[in-house]
Amino acid sequence: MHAGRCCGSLGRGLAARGRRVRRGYHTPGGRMSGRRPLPLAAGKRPPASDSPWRASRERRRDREIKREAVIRAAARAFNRKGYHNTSLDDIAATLEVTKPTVYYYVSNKEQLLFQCFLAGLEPIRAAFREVQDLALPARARLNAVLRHYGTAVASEFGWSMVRAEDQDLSPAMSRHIKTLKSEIDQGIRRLIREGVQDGSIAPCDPKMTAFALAGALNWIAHWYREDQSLTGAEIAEAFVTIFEGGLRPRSASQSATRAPLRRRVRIAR
Amino acid sequence: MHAGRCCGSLGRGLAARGRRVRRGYHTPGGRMSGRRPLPLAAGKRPPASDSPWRASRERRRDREIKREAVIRAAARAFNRKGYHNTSLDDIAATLEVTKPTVYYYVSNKEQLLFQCFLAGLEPIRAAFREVQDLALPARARLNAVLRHYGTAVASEFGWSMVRAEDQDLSPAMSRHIKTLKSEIDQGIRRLIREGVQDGSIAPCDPKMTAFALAGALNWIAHWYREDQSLTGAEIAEAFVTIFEGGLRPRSASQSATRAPLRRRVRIAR
DNA sequence: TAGAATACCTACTCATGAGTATGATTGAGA
DNA sequence: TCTCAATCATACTCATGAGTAGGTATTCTA
Repeated sequence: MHAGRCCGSLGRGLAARGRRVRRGYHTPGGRMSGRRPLPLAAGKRPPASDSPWRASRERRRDREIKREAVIRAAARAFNRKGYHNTSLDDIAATLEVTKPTVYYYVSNKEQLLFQCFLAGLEPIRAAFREVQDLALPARARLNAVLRHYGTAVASEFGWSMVRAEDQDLSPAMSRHIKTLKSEIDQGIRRLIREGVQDGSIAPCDPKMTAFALAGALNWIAHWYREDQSLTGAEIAEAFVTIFEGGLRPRSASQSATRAPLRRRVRIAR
Repeated sequence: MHAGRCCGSLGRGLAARGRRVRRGYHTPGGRMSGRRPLPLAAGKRPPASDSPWRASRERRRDREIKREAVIRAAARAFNRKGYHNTSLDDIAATLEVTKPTVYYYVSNKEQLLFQCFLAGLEPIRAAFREVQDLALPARARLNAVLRHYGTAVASEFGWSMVRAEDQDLSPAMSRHIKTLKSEIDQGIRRLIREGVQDGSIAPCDPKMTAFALAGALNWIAHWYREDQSLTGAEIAEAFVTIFEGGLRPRSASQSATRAPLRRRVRIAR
């Protein structure tokens, strides 16, 4: 005799139904998508497919697939509710399993965040590798990296990648993540320096410029959840255009000086 | 007979000494600075002065000063450890008082974050007001706002302002904060539109451009704690320069096309 | 100098959530 | 069919931390 797998409403088992005023005012938003390989497929809203557990009853198979499903579920939950407002019970419930099952695939919550972080970061690192041997001026290579970067940040792992904070992690993990983030930062700075040298990028402070570019792109993770009117790729493209051109017009005769001075009076808006 | 005010080591009272692996690996970093008016005085590392409680025993006075000290202590703690990793006991301990004392000045933790948020935001709103009647092209007015913006983000309230997330707050508070943030966003967009119209800003998508600018500046809050080699004002200035000019060189004969193609071979780095 | 506020503390309650002990079920291979 | 390992559930433990009850001390006011 076993309990059967009917979801919910066991004595208290799956727990955490009917909390208090608890956060999480984002709507449900589909369950898991188990099949495709983990390192993100960006685009807009991921197709809400099913939990591998629900889909197939075969055990002993799909270990890796299930593990990835756990990570992906975590990423979505973090994305919606933040790291601290997501409990492992939440994640388990999303997958229609229980918390120990989640712990069967990952050792702890911190690891879960870390895996999400890696999943988000990987395509960016790949972009650096891809771009390394291209016969292009540095600015073009930088742009290519930034495009991948922006797309990654807009992916379902974007939040986890960008917001995986030292503040939330053990010192060891914190160092590890900082190292990886620093790699990216240094990569961007190097491309900027190369660009300044080969003349494809205007003279600038590589460090501050890298901070500005990465910051603008990182911030996508904050507003993309609310405003998905563009795909990650489209946003990245728009940003690259902005970075390239700058605010000051490029037409001759510096139009800033031509610009009409503003009336002093304050008019109704 | 009363317990006296000797700190710590009561049966368990002040609690939270000697936790587990608990986060918070940032060094101490002075206590409170009570005197100056709240809405931030940016600059570099705030002078670690003393708790008003420690400084003066006169009660019934300085209520507002103490309240501000609580808020400022909270801002610093959030800045160092994040909202969720900061307990009200931590904040109280910093001020050398107990948790109920903190609750005597603020109603709850969410309010505390909200007050920090407001304190961070205020100088930005002030900047918009200041700039409103200046007889300058829109780009110059935008730059002025961005300078204040960057300085505010680098202030001790920067983290709270930038990271006050809907995810951590009640729906009502979340809406309130979103409204205020949206005001700023719309203000930037408007300046951009005006700039495009008066010719001081190159034609662009105001929405995406505003996102890029604000994102770059917001992100300062993430790295400024670790790297205070420049003041907030210096960073803001550097960013404005970057935004204005863009990556593409402005010298005649578009040097991008002149730029040497990169050798295909991969050389050791 | 007796209330009345004000300001602050001790000592709780209580819910949450990370993580675990232990056992049941199932499929694969001997 | 028997065993073993993989997989997953029930039902816990335990620490944390938000928030409170109720009291004490201090200063102001009448």
